[in-house]
Amino acid sequence: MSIAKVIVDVPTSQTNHSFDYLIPEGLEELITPGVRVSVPFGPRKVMGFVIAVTGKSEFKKLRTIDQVMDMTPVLTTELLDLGRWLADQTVSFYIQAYQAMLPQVLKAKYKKEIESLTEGDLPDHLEKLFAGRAVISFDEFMERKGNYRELLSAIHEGTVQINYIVQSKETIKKVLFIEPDKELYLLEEALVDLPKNAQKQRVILEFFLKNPEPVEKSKLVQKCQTTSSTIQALIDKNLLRKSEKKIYRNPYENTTFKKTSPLPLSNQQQKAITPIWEAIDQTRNEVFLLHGVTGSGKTEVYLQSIEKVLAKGKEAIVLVPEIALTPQMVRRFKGRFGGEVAVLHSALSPGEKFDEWTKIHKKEVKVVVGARSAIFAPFENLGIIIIDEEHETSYKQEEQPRYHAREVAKYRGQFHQCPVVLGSATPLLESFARAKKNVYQLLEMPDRMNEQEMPPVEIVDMREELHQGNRSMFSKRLLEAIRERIAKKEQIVLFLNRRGYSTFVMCRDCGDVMKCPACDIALTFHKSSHQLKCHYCDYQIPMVRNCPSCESDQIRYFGTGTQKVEEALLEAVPEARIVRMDVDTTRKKGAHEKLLNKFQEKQADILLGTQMIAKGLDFENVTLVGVLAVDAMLNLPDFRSSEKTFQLLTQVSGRAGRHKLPGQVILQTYAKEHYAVELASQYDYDQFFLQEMKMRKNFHYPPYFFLTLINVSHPNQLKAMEVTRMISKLLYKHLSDAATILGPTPSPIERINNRYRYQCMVKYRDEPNQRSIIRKILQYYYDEIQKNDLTIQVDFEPYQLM
DNA sequence: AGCACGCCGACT
DNA sequence: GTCGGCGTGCTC
Repeated sequence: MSIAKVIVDVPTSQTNHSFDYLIPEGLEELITPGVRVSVPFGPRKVMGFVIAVTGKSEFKKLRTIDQVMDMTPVLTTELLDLGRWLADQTVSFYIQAYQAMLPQVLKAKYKKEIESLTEGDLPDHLEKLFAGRAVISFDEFMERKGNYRELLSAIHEGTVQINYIVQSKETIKKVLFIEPDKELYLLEEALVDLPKNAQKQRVILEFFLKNPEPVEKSKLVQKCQTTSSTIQALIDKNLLRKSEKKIYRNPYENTTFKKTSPLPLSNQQQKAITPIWEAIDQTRNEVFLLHGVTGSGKTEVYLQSIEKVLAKGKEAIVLVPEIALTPQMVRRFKGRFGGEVAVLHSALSPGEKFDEWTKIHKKEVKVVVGARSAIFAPFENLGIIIIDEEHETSYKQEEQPRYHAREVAKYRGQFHQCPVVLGSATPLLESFARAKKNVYQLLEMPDRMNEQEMPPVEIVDMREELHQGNRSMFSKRLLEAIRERIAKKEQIVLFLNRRGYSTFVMCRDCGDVMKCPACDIALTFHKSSHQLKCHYCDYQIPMVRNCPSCESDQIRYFGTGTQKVEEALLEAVPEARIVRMDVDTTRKKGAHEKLLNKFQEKQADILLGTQMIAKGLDFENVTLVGVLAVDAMLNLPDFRSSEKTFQLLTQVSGRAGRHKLPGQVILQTYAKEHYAVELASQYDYDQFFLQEMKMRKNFHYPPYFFLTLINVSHPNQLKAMEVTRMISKLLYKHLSDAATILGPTPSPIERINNRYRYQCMVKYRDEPNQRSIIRKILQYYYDEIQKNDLTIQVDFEPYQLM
């Protein structure tokens, strides 16, 4: 008898191990590692992943697998191992790791139904609920307030039973097709016999005589200028018939991609690509750090490396930050590799994601371009993994399992013995330090293509501006430059980092700032709805007229949301045509693309936006880039704030003058002499690296030390603090003397949704026991996590210190 | 997670 | 003496 080891979909520490089940006879072939099954678990059924099949078990009375959910494994053996490693690394449950590697729709859906086993022998009220039916859903029972007690006794008596159903959420899109139901000559005969007034039916039949193939109903309606009822009439005459066809949703259906061919490589590209090609040829695992300035042609290096991989019959994964996964980017890959490419990103609907994933699973594509989770693409013959903009924070998942795509990439690179290429103009400090120590191989591309200079950066001191009586958010210099460009019919990108600079409401008399009563952060003013909203919870109130604490009517909103900047800008430069891009204007599907197209087609002079316009965009007519408030980011409570500022400024600057026209960058700041600002304006990464490394060394930050952040939250402030203190104590006791434990301290955002948040941090160099200690601590608090509304989040090598 | 088992206080 | 509260523990 063969036995399957199954990880069940019950994310608790008590069930975080495999359970043994008998494989039903005849299903031995189907039930292999990596398939999903439905298994009886206690009184119900749950979904589970088969992780192994063996011959014997320590357990005596095994139950039997209920159903197989997949015809072929959804996880390869490599991914099963990877999942185990991932769960261990991130102190997550195995089931969480496996779920994270698959598209949403493969998660199980659970249903409960009640089945009547007798005829008319049920207690009255149950009989009423059933109303003659044999089966009702449990939801209906609950909705109509069924008597639970009576139900239980009926179950005991055996007159009803509860069925547990495990389903996959996946759906296959079906499209209605119409096709001839008779031989063509019969159709022709029918055509002759049609009454004279059946003009439309005639048109349709003639259409099918010309093209007898099945055709989508919607297309048919369009082509023949007809309606459903006409088609139905022909179906009723048995001349046509309906058929359903399963199709892939193709998110890029209405886009055509111009075929591109490899460009000749520049000297520096050639120099950078050679070691990558060698590693591909020798099937050798190595991590490359491709440090190339904006516009140095990194993408072409990626493309031609992939070409080499495809030529060897292998597959490629390309990770691109979520935010940069623009149509422009997709076009470059689809243009070169056509139908070989699958694209995975969050803007796709769950169904579309599933279809793209299926193409990979069925080996219909060889290249996947996608955001973080695309690193789990179920390829079995990987030839290269590329992570573009390696320093981007979106590669770290901010929920369980809190993994970093780079670490997963390294794991898979080792498994497949293939190169991993990390590309960036501003590598993460940790990565560059590793490259300097030869852990990674450093590939430098210091020059832009076509010998173009980086645009000159001008720093404007806003304090000076204030002293001269300019209280607006635009310096004289910036306005001047904007007007100049508009006159020359050139385009401008204005960048605003919203974080910390959103429109908050303050009383001018008493200085009181309107805050969320639950989260302790400033409320944001939304002009369109005239509401004050909290960004962390759902709290919102109408805009106030008077200050709640001093009654003054001098209460106003401050700060610069993009909306406000747009208004001010129109006031200063009335002739400007502005495209505003922020969360509000890009919420609708496709809005993002539409706005960019508008700008691309020069229907606007200024592109004004937040974070999202900083990356990957490439407009030839842009000659001026302005950054309105550099400081917002410098002052975040985060040891990486300088690094983030440097990265951001470098990236933004790269948007100007990428083509024939010379570009210019203007940075407005209150912290002119900060090294991150100064060195970013000089494009001096190496110098910045040295300076920042000194700081990191002094304050014991990465890459000199590793960090672990533990975040505790509880509705009771004292409790949250107490638990954090206890955890700090336990860590102090069990970790080595070389580790430092900071805290407990309140988290930078002290309260979210009426829960108090405390944190502690471990700084260490080498603590091999750390993960098992933390796992034990979590287990110790398991009960309270379950019942007492306590949460403990553990984040190894955190990006987000909030 | 869900559910059964089991040990204590409030009731016919 | 019984019903039902929820604290405890198990699911192959």
